[in-house]
Order: sequence, then C-alpha cells, then structure tokens
Amino acid sequence: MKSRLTIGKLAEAAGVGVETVRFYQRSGLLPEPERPLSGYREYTDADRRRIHFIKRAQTLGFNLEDIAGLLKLDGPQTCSVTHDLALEKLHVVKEKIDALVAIRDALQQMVRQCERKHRRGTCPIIQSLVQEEAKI
Amino acid sequence: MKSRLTIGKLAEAAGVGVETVRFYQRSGLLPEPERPLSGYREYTDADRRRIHFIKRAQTLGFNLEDIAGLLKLDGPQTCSVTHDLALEKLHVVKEKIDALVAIRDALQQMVRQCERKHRRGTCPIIQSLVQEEAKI
DNA sequence: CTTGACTCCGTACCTATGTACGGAGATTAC
DNA sequence: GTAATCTCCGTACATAGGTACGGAGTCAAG
Repeated sequence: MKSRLTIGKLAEAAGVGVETVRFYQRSGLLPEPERPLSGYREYTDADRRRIHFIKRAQTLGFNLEDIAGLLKLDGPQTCSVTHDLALEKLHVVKEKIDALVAIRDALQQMVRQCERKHRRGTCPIIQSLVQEEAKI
Repeated sequence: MKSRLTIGKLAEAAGVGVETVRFYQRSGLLPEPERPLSGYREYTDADRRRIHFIKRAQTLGFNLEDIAGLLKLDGPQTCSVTHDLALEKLHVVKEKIDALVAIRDALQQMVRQCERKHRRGTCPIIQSLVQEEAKI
C-alpha cells in the first residue's frame, strides 16, 4: 500500500497543519518530495511517520536542531560517524530519563503522602525535587 | 547560612541572566522577593534552587505553564487539590519516560549494530523509533 | 565623596517554531 | 465545463521564552 499523499492529506494524517509541513521541508526535517503532477508535492507514509517522530521528540524536550541530528542517524554516513552520534544522543536521552524518574518518584511519594492524609503545611514537592540536584 | 543575594548574584549562581530572573518574577514563577534596602530585590538560596528546577524541567519538555503547575504543588492548597494535580503530572511524566525509554532502546540497538559492523545501507534508527508509535 | 559597578523600570527587540494571507494555477466533484 | 477545493509561493504575522537598552537611582571601594 504505497499510498501517495498530497500535502493536505499528509498534514491531516500526521495531525499538523499544511504550513507546518512546508515549514519542516524548508527546515530540512522532511526530504524534498517528488512533484510529478503539476508541481504538487507527493508524500508517502514514511513522511507521515517522520512527522510523528518529530512531534513526539518535541514533547521530550528536543528542539528541531536536536531532532535533525537524530534523524541524520538514518542517513548514509559511515558506521563510525553514526555510532558516535548515536552514543552522544544516547547519553542525553539517559540523562533525561534519570531526571524524569526523579520527578516521577517525588510525585509518587507526594500522592501517597496525600492519600495517607499526612499533610503538613505544604507538600514538599520542590524540596524533594530540588534535592536531587546533586545527583543529576 | 541564610545568604541574601542580589539579583546579579542570584543570576550568576543559577546560571541565567539578570533579565531572566526579572522575567520569571513577572511570569509568577518566582515569588516577589523582599526589597528592604532601597528597593533592591533580596533573594535566598531557595530561589536559586527554584530556578535550577525550572531550567531542568524545561529540558524535559515542560513549558513554563507546565512548570508553574508543578511548582504550585509546593503551595498551600488543600491536600485533595494537591493530590489530583500530582496524579495528573505523574501521568504526563510517566508517558515521557516511556517514550524516552523507547528512544533509548532504539539508540542502544543502533550502537550495538554499528559495533558489530552489521551495517547495511542505512542504520534503522527512524524505523525502530517510528515503529514504537503503536505502543506509545 | 567620587567613581565604577550594580539595580531599578518600562519597553523594545530577538530567536525558535510555527500560522496566516493572498492571488494564481491545478484538480476534483458534480 | 464550471464551481469548489486544493496547492503553489513568498512574505507577513503570531506566540513563547527570553535578551537588550537607556536613563536614573544606589551601593561599595578607594
């Protein structure tokens, strides 16, 4: 099912606006699509998945430049370049995970505290988050 | 050691600019500081930690509005409000962790593949990331 | 007690990431 | 085949999150 999509269909399928697709193309995040009929862009499902990936990565705190770096990992580099870049990104991702796990644990503790009605003046969310700082 | 900080010292200690501190104050992310001497703001170490938390949360994909919500957990609400807000944030944080773990695993697989010199035309980073989509 | 660094405030400006506009041409639905 | 819809392009505008400016007041070292 090699569905050919116009820009409008792609945008709808990916949950973004047409202008966003054009913007990503201009920014180099999407490859130049074929334009057989009259100059209209023709996209494939791979482009839709790529946009999904971009949007997901954004919610994880990567900016478009970071994301371009991640997407470059799919390119035709030598394996050593890819390897090093992947390792670097891996490091960043692991750090993000650690920081989020600390926040998750603090939130969980807070929820439990509230459920045990052990409330004092204020719930110690910032304190518990902030004291992770030395570790992170 | 209840160190009193001027805005410049605070900014330096927190690794941001003076204007950023003023901006956070205007945005309600930092409380109004005391201003005993001649109107100069006087900050404490709690403010420095708060800024660190804001910066850390930003790299995890929270925007300033999200962060204000997290910081509100430290406030003097009733426990039930705090509980519900914390649960909601907990959900978001867990989702972020899951997505990052998927990316981490894909990157790890990629690094291993490169190390085994099992390279084909392109490393399958996008494919492996993108195919998580159903799960996430 | 002067000089240089710091702070005040409001406002203007900047970058990243989109969003919208508008007029001309292509396509599709009737 | 014509009307509605879609796409083209360049450019302008919008929003979040800062960052810089400028002129006046304050503080601290010599």
